[in-house]
Amino acid sequence: MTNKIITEDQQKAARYAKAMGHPIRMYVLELLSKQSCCYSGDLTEELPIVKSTLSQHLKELKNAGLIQGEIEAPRIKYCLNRENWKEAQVLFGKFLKMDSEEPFTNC
Amino acid sequence: MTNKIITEDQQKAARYAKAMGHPIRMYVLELLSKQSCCYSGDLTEELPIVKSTLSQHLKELKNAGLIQGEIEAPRIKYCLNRENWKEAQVLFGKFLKMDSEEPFTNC
DNA sequence: ACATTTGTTCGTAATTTCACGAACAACGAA
DNA sequence: TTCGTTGTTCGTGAAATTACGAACAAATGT
Repeated sequence: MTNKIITEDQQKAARYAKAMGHPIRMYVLELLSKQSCCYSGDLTEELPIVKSTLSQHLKELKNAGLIQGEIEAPRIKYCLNRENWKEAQVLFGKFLKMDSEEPFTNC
Repeated sequence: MTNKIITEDQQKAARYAKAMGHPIRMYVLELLSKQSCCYSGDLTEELPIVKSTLSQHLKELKNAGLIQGEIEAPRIKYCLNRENWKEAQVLFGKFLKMDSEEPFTNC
């Protein structure tokens, strides 16, 4: 099955995109991209969802590899997974910003 | 309700991300980002899905505003929606590539 | 030891996504 | 007009997503 039409990079990019595909998760990611870390308790206060729902969203971001949690008892400190974050940058940058500034006649 | 915690831009970005959150759709987008246009018939041949399923995916990309179809009877020619594509570039670029090259100690 | 704080897990329900085949609509060609 | 091509829509079912509250687990503080 080397005959893959859809590349590994596309699978990865889709996976990252899916994780970003919810306003709550986008909010958390953007916050972490400019704040270096946060605690879920603070997020629960400002976001219109209960803590269990937030926990699910954070878990998805974790599973996608975009963030990581670190125990800082009794709380948990979340921050970006810089390694994968960079990979996401590369993957998205690779196809997102092609021929950006051209006066392209739509086909 | 000016008290929005989650911004419009975050909603938009999440919407675009969600549309990109499937390998098939990522494949189509990447193809269009380097090929300027394509026909769904060709896609059906190379992709492991039936035409009705592909039609659904293309519809999602259309609804998200990322692509547009143009009748070129008897086929339909698809290409990127350059305007929204650029918006997606800006939105993603805005939070995706912050402090990229720093020797960041993860918190 | 006990209560409090913090966050995850579980159970549940409504909604959405994904995929398929069948039926349909639009159009060009014979 | 009839046929073949192209793509959408409809109906269906399986699986995933989203959200909530209740229950639970871990660690700190009293």
